[in-house]
Amino acid sequence: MEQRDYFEEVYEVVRLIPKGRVTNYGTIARYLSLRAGARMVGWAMNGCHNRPDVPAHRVVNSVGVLSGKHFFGEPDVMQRLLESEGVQVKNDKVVDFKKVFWDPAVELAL
DNA sequence: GCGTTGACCCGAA
DNA sequence: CTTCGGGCCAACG
Repeated sequence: MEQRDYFEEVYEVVRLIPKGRVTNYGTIARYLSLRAGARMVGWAMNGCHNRPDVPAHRVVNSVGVLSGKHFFGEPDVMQRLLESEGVQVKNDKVVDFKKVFWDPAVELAL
């Protein structure tokens, strides 16, 4: 009806992101086999405000940069949320991104 | 219906 | 290291 299937799937995966963990758009796109690429994930996140629980602050780009921090209203909201969950953020980037990186293809596979 | 933009990713120069 | 180009899809004017 209103939302596309992959939109929901993206929200689903983002919702499943555990606290203190982050993922990136490309990983979600590939996990869902989205040919659209990571861009569609970004657009899906664009409607995240229309969703009940979509921790978009746990979704960052390939380098762990809070690319969408500006869309949270205030640029420091996203960082604060991540730090509140135990994710260290420095210079709008996730510290130990590789450590806090959450891969659905691996975590959900088990 | 076309052109531009968008919270992206990757490869090449 | 930086810069450029291609790709893929959706929404807006």
